[in-house]
Amino acid sequence: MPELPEVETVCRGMAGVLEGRRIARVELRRPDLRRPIPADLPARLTGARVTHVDRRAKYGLVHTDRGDVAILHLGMSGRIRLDPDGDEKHDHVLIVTDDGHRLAFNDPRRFGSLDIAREDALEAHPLFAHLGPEPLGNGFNAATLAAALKDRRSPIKAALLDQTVVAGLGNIYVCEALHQAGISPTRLAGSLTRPRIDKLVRAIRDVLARAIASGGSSLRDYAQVNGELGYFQHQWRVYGREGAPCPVCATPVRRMVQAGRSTFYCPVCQKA
DNA sequence: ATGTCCACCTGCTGGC
DNA sequence: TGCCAGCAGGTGGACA
Repeated sequence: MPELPEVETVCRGMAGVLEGRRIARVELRRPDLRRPIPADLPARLTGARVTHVDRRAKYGLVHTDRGDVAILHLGMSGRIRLDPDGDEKHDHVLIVTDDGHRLAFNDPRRFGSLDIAREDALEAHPLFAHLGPEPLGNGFNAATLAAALKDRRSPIKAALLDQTVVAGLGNIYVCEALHQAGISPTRLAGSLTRPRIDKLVRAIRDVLARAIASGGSSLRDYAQVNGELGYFQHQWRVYGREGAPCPVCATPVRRMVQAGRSTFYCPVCQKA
């Protein structure tokens, strides 16, 4: 589920039930996900009031009035189930609010994580210290991307997955953005000309914004927080569409493997 | 210092 | 129907 738009959508859903509420109970059903969950996390959250929920890269951040921030990562298969109808397999963490809402963190593959840090130490936290700019923020533009890609000898596909270059893109939206920008995934990152970097920045922003918008449009019924994927996937132009016609030129979409991960692309629209 | 590969897990799908 | 191989939205540490 989770690249930046999905995490953003989940955070908005969590904000709706958590902001302004006190956390009444935190239940850890296992001591670890990808990493150990800090043993003092339940005590630090219980009784605290949630001031706000936001996002950095693919991390959801739950801020409390005690100066703590719970840091949530959904990994590959994580989702938040709001007011679940009973327990489900892989509901690893349960958070209950003072007004009775329940949030279950469900993650079959357990590549996700749950941490807690002090608010004032967040920037320096090892998880965040090396992250690149937010792709939808002011710190991300043609100048900063050009600087980050300069001299890089890896394919642009791999460079965009590097969270130190830009924070929050994953396999799906990198494929989609490269298609929209008409750039071949094998193109060496450092060889992109400025006009094409310009186009790439606009494509990245546009793809992410559209994905968030379509997630947000059905947020009222908490479909995202409840975990079902299928909302932006119908708008994917290349991802997961091997053999299907490119929506621009009708050439069959191809799949290749780069750095062990599938890349979907149009061989005509993305020549160089 | 860079770039690439693999491990970490479970579940699902498609081919035999 | 069952079994097995292959694949899946991420990340960071081990290697060249």
